[in-house]
Amino acid sequence: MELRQLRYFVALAEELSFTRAADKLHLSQPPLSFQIANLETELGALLFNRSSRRVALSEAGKALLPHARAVIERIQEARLHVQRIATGVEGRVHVGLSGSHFHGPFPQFMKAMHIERPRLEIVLNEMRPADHIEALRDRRLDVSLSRATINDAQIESRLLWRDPVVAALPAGHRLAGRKRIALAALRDEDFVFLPLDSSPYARRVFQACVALGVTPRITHQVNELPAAVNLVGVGLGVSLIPLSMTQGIARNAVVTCQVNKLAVEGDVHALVRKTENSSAVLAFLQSLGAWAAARESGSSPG
Amino acid sequence: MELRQLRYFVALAEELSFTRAADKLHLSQPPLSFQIANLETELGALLFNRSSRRVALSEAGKALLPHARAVIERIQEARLHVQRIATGVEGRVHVGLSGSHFHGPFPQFMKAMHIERPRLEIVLNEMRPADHIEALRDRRLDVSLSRATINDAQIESRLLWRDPVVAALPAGHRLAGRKRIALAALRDEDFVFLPLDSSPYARRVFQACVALGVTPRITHQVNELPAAVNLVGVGLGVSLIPLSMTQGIARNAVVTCQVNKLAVEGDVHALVRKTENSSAVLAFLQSLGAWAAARESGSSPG
DNA sequence: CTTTACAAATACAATTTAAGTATTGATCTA
DNA sequence: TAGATCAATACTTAAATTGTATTTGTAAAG
Repeated sequence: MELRQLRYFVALAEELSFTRAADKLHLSQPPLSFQIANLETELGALLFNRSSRRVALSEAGKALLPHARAVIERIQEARLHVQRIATGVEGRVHVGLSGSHFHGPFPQFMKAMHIERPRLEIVLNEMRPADHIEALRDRRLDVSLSRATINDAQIESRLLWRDPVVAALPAGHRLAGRKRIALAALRDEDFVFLPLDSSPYARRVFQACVALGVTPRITHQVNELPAAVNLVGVGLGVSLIPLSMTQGIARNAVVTCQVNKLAVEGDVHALVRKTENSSAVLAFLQSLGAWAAARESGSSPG
Repeated sequence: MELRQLRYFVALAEELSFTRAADKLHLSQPPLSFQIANLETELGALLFNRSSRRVALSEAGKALLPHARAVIERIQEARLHVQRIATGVEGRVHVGLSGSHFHGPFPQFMKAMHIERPRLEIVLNEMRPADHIEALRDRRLDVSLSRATINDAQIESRLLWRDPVVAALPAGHRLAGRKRIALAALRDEDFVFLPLDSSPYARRVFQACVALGVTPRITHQVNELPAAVNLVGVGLGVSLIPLSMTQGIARNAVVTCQVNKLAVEGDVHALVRKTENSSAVLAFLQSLGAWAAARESGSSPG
């Protein structure tokens, strides 16, 4: 059985005339007769009662008709579904990120993305930044939001938005109110910070401090930057955080100031495989890139 | 899009190897590549990510797979459904009858028929016997249960079981207890009977009476024989009924006796179109004929 | 680093299948 | 009875599918 035969069958069932049905199918009449006869032979049942003048559906034909229509309709659905997937209208994107990104521009982008492509399913996967690369390679992730770039044969990074590293101090700290400080001024402070082994960002910040002759004494370790900000807020110590972290967290309890010469950034990058990305991922990246560029140039909210 | 392509697609999606899938399809590998490529072109989407060494479903392919499987399965269902219809395992038979047949052998046959072909749907249509022929011609009925035969180019009748006409008398009637009576003995009785214009059976019985020199005086008219029996039972008059009518109706209130020389029978016939019968109807008639024959020869209950 | 092995893609011929044209046969209408 | 109409048949033409042989590209092995 072939779809052609079902299409012909439905047309004939609707027209109840070989000549008219063939016409409707842009076909001459003999091939239609031929295909219907074929179908009948294969099924072992007459589908039409024809008296050389009048064509009517047989009981078997009546039974087949809804099946044939359903099949044809399902084919049409399949076609549309595949096309939605292929054009990235529909699909799933696995994004790896740390909790820190819920406090920067990213949530705003998520909202814009949802409005732009409501059928695109974005799965947000909170995981240790140190695990992102492997997850990207394994295809457990499609996109990683990271505060580090990477130089890799299979993975590329795209800068999304800048996020400078600043010192976070309790509101009542002796240095609170200063616009800029030297790192050395924090030499004897207690530091609240991330585990160095789970966060490339933390390692880079730590190295930058060491390079300036200061080895931060980490007395409290937390897994996420927002938690670090909160601990700073209750006076447990100081920290070095991306500026966007202060949006909405411990607003009155924490103050920030720039740190002179500290050669490290918390800029956010999208890390993606260079190949093997689905249309959904490509569409997502396209939107993300455009949205970030518009935001950086100041024409979009962030 | 053709079913061939979907079948090939499913095989390839299952094997994830062109060579093995082609093997499974009893096909050489190039045509499989060709058909898959065709399908991909038509859909405008790659269905497999192939790296000349490894074949994997793309997102579009993953989307198509359940549709393709559903279509193939539906085709299989359609095939089975058509075959059930064509072999009369399943189907619908419209049977025209009067209420009188619920008191003869027919209900027993219905039970046997249901056990033999449980998926056969028998629609019992109570209607005036006078309307059966037209309904058969119009295909509103497939089979008519009738107490008359017919001589017709398009409709044939098959004797099912015999049913002699007897006189029905109230239990206390002066003639009650007689085994046989002459029709003349009923000359002055009130008759409970059917309308002559709606029942060929009633006309034939009436004519048979007239032929014996007795014109029954019909004082009460009812549309169904069982009702007539009940009226006889309460003493409203006498009637001439098929013997099987007394099965279960007014058993103690009505007695029957044969009527000498009354040249009329209430034998039950199946009336059917000579052509244009569905497999379900043919199967039904086959069973009905066999059951009735077995019953008449005494080897089956009735 | 080259060679080998393997699997999919390509080229092309052979076959099968579908479509088209012309005609016949049957049935309904006038 | 003749004409018109429509499906079936016969036969030719065109298209699509398949098979064989070969190439190409990648992964594994030497």
